[in-house]
Amino acid sequence: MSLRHALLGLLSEHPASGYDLLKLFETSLANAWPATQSQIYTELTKLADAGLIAVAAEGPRGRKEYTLTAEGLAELRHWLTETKPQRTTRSDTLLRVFFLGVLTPDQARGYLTELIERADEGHQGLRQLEESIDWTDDNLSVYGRIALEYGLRLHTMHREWAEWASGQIT
Amino acid sequence: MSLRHALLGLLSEHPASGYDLLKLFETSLANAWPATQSQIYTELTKLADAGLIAVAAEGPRGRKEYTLTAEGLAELRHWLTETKPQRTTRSDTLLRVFFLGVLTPDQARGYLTELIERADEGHQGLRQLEESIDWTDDNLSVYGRIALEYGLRLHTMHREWAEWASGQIT
DNA sequence: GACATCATGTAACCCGTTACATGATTTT
DNA sequence: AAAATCATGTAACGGGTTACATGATGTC
Repeated sequence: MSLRHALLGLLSEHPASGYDLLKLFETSLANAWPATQSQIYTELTKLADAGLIAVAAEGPRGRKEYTLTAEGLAELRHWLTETKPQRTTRSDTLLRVFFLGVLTPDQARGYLTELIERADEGHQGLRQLEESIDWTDDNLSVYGRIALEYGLRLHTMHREWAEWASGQIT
Repeated sequence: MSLRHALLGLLSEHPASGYDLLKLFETSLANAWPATQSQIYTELTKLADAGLIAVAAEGPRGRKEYTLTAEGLAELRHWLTETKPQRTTRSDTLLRVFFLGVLTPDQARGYLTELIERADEGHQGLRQLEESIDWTDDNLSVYGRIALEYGLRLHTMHREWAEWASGQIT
């Protein structure tokens, strides 16, 4: 049920349309909780039905601008303070590591080398994102910056670990 | 489609029953790709139908011991070498960070403090797992050890990041 | 004999992905 | 006039979670 809270969270900063939210997902939440267009529109309808958000204005092309209701803000706060983050993390990348023994040592090292490249690319991508964003002093900027730092550190860790792991293969 | 490859991977080491595989998931793959009992049994049936695994022996209580077929091993190798790990990582924990601005600074720091505690617990849990395992020189041991190191480093990174983040909140 | 463990299978529901489907408005 | 962008909605499918359902075998 995190998608709904992601939407509530974004709407807590500014009113926005489904289209706006889709763009916000692409830039800010893409690395924490990716969502597709179809998912967003479906969930917005459900959130409106549940009274957690409301249509505040309508624009050209059937644009519907949603705002967070008092119930929606309460639900967001409840999620943040009263529920534990417990989503099981699944990593395709790490799963493969367990089975590298069915490959030759060279192939196994090759896999880890690719991971190093991907870590570097990811790190660079976040650096570029950092530069492209107009960092203000609003909440999403402050905490978005903290989340971005998480990503930078994660990629650095990936690189160092993959280098170490490569040396473990005899 | 990673569950099927996780099963093929485990079977590449030793023949095993659904029940055995369930136990293996709990100890070795739990942190990379958790799976439930119902999922495992369903997938094993599909894999057998597809000819990637076969029932090699039957035991008491309807126990079916599966082995990897040549096609299964080929599929495992194909997955490891020819397909890219691209599973989008979703992190409930990180998503929440974006919206900590709707809480008071004290509450936000409280959330990060909890993350530090969970990181320490996770680190300790892996240390205990490390000690409880009878590390041999088979493939799953060698690469399982590498995967475990990944977890240790991840938890360390989490702690350091959360401590840093806590200091960023004014 | 009671209890723990071994052992398998199915059904309902929710969430996420991909693809389809349509059309208005703005920019070049 | 053409192309890009804005804007929304639905349907089919696949995978994961929870719960239900059953029973045999080994151990104390």
